[in-house]
Amino acid sequence: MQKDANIFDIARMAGVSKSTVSRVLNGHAGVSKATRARVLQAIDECTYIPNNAARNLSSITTQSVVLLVHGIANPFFSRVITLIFEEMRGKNYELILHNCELSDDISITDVAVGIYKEKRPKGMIILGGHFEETYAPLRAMELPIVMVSATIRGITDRLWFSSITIDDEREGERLAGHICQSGHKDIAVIGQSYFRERGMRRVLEDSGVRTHIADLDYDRAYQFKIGYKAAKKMLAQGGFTCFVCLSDVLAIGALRAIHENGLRVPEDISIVGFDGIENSAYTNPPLTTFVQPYEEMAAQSVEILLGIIECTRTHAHIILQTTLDEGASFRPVGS
Amino acid sequence: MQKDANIFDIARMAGVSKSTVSRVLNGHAGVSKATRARVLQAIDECTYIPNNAARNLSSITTQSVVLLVHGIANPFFSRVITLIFEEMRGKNYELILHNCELSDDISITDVAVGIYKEKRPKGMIILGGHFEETYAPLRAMELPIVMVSATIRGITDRLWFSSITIDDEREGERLAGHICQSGHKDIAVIGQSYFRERGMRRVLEDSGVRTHIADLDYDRAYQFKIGYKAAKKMLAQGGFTCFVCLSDVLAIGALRAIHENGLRVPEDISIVGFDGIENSAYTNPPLTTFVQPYEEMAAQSVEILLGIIECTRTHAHIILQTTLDEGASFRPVGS
DNA sequence: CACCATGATGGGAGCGTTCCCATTGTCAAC
DNA sequence: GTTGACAATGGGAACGCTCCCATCATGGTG
Repeated sequence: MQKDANIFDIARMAGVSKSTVSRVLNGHAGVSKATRARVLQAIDECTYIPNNAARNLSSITTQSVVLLVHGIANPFFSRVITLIFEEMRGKNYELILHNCELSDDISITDVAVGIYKEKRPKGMIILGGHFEETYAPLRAMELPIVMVSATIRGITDRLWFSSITIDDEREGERLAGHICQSGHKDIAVIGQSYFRERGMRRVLEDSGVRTHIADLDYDRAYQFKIGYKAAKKMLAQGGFTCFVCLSDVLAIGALRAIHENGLRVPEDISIVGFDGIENSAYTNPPLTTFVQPYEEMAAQSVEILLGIIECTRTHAHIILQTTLDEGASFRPVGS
Repeated sequence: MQKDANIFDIARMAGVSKSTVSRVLNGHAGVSKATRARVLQAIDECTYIPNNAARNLSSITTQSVVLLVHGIANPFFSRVITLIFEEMRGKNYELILHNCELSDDISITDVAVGIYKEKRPKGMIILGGHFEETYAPLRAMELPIVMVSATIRGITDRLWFSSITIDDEREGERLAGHICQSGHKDIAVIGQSYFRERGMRRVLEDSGVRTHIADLDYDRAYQFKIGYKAAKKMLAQGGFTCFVCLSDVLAIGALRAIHENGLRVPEDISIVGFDGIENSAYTNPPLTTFVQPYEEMAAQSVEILLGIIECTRTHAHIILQTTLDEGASFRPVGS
C-alpha cells in the first residue's frame, strides 16, 4: 500500500490551506459553502482518512470511548456489549472494547487508569465489577464514566460518575417475595451477590423460609461448572425444594445436576434463575428468571455518556428493574 | 489529572537525552547497563506511560494487533476471543477487539481495510466470515493476516495470508459417517455451511440416507430462535429420526422445539450439534457434538501472527480437527 | 603515536494533525 | 472616504515520540 494522502494533499487538490481542510474535517465554523464543498470532494476522491495518531497527538484526547468489561465470555455481558455497539453505531465515536479478567491484586481502578493513559478516550463505560472505596485515581482522571451493572459500595460522593444498575437489594426482595408466595419453605441458594442476598434474606427470614447457602468452588471462567458442582453438592445433602440461582449461567449448570440425579423440574424440584440471558428460554424446561433490562441499560449508558461528553447533561444514577419471565422451571409447592 | 510526564521529563530525571530514553523504552541496543537502570528507575518513579499517539505518529505503524470478529455474542466466537486474549497477554502487543456485524452490502475486505487505515495495526486476526474473490484491497495492505475459522472460497494464491480452520468438507464426511453407522435413514439438517454440507451429502447419498434440509428463517442475531423455528417446522412435517445441526446454538434451539412437542431425546429422536460450546455440556440431555479445537485455534493464530510480524516465520494454512464429544443426545437406531 | 572500529550518547528533523493568531477581503455605517 | 466589524483563510507552533546522523570517548592495532 503506497503512501496515503495527507491533509496537505487534500489542501493542494482543493486549492486551500491545511487549516481550512482541518476546519472542514472537524465541522468547525468559518468556511464558506463553496470551499467546504470543494474540500469534501477532494476528500472523497482520494478516499482520504485522517491519521488518527496525529489527530490524537495534537488534540491530546481522542474521539473514542472505552468499554471496559470483566470477561466478555459471560453471556450477560456479551449481550449488553452487543447492544452498546449497536447503540454507538453512527454516533461518531470509536468504541474500544477492552476485555479484562480481573485478578485479585488488580482493581478496576488500576485497569481503568492504565487504559485511560494509554488510550486517552473521551469517556468510559465500565460493565460489571465491584467498585469500592479506593476510587481516588479514577476520580482524578476527570473522565466521564458510566458504571453499568456494577456493585457500588461505600461511595458517598456520587456526583462525578454515573451508574446504571438494578436495585439489587430490592430485586432480592422481589425474588424472595415470589418464593414466599409459592410456599417453598427450604431453598438452596447458589451464587454470590451481597446486596441481592441481603434483600432476599430479610424477606425470607420474616416468612420463616430457611435458606441453605451453597459454597462455590471458584473455578474461574467456567461458570456453568460452578453451578453444576454447587448443585451437585447441595443435592447430596438435600432438605430443600427449590434452587435459587443468582445468575442464569449458574442455573443452567444446576439444571444439569438436577437431571443427572434423576429429578424432574419442576415436579420434584423448582429452580429460579436471574439475568434472562437468551439461552435461558431454551433450556428444558425453560428457566423461570428475572430478565435484566438489556436494551434500556445499553441505551441509557450510551445516552448518558455521550451527553456528558458533549456537555448537554450531568451525571445520573439510574435504577432499573428486571422483569419476571415465568418459564416452567418453578412451581408453587403442592400445585 | 495534571499534565503527565513525557519523555523529556524522564530524560531530565535520569540525566540523559530523550534519545536514550527512547532506546530504553523500545529495547534497542546501545545503552549501557547503568544508564538503562537509571532510566528505568525514573520511568518507574513517575509511573510514566509513553504517549501512544506520538509513538504511532512517528513510527507510522502501531504496536497493536486487531481482532476482527463477526458478532461477539456468538458463543463459539466469544470463547475463541477469550482464549486469544489470554494468549496475547504479556506478548507486548495491544489487542484491539473490533466487533462487526456484517451487513450484506459491506464485505469483510471493506471493513478490514477501513480498520487498517484507522488503526495502523501490525497485524490482523479475522475470526469467522466468508472470504471470497474480491480480496485485492486486503492483499494490497501488505499486512500480516490470519483468518480463523473462515470460509475461504475461490482464492488460489494463498501465500500472503494464513488461515486456521477445520476441514469443513472432511468434518462433514465424519459427521455423516457417524450417522451412517448409527442406522438413521432419514435426517433433518439445520444450518448452512457450504463445505460441511457438501461433505455430508456425498457420504450420506452413497449410503442411502435421505436428508431433509430445513429452511432457515434468518432472524439475525437470534441464533437460538433460528434453530427453534426451523426444528418446529421440520417436526410438523416429520419423516426423520435425527436432527443434525451445524452449530450447537442451533441445536439448543432445536432441542427446545423437540421437548415442546413432547418427544424424548434420544429415545424418540436423536440430535447432533457442532462446535462444542461450553453450554452444550449442560443441556438436557448433554449434546452430542463435534468440539472445535479452541485452544489450538487461539494458540496457533497468535503464534503465527506474531511470528510473521517479527519475521521469524512465513504464512501457513493450518487444518485442525474437531473431537467428537459423545453426549447423550444421539443414539443409534434400535438401541 | 596515529589510526580506526566500536559502543554510548546527544541533537535535529519529521510524523500529520489541531489550535491560535495574523492577515486579507467585504460591506455597512458614519 | 475612512473606520470598524466580521467572515474567510493562511501560517506557524506545538503535540510527544522515533529514527537517522553526528559526536565523543575508549581501547586495540599497526
